[in-house]
Amino acid sequence: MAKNLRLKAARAAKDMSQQTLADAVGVTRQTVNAIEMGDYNPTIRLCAAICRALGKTLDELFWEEIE
Amino acid sequence: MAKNLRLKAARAAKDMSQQTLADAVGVTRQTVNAIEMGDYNPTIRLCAAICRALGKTLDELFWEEIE
DNA sequence: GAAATTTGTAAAATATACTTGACAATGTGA
DNA sequence: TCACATTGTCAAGTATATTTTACAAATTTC
Repeated sequence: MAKNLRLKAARAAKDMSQQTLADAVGVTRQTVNAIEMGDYNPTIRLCAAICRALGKTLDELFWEEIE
Repeated sequence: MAKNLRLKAARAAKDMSQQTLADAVGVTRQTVNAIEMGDYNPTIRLCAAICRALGKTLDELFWEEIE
């Protein structure tokens, strides 16, 4: 799987660390890191929570770069 | 969680049964049923596969009705 | 109105998302 | 140059997504 650079960029645009974003959505830093690195396949609720935290939609951050 | 009526409608619009859609995306009928009934929290890859099978995007089928 | 298909549901098993704790590498500010 | 925050990674554990088998109620089709 490819890295999620859109997520990384959206997080950078809000000046949030992986830890800060993780806290905001209620998961661990490792989980956020793994998603950015493309290591796995998060649940849609987590994706939606991340999108809300970053002011983006699912299509903007998660559509099509998967698979 | 609320039912996913947009998914049910999109499937109906393609005249697919839960079983047919499940086969198309490589999961069981029960999984598709549970998603439509709002019983749980699928992975984003599965959501994306369902969207592709139905000619919709993540935002169209899965944005915002969760939570 | 019987037969076949579709849907909703459930319990037990398996696969995998996510956590916890930890360590090294890099960058940053004092 | 030293403390500190950030990132990437790993191994072992826990929570939960998904499967398998199965059954009954609706719905469709003839």
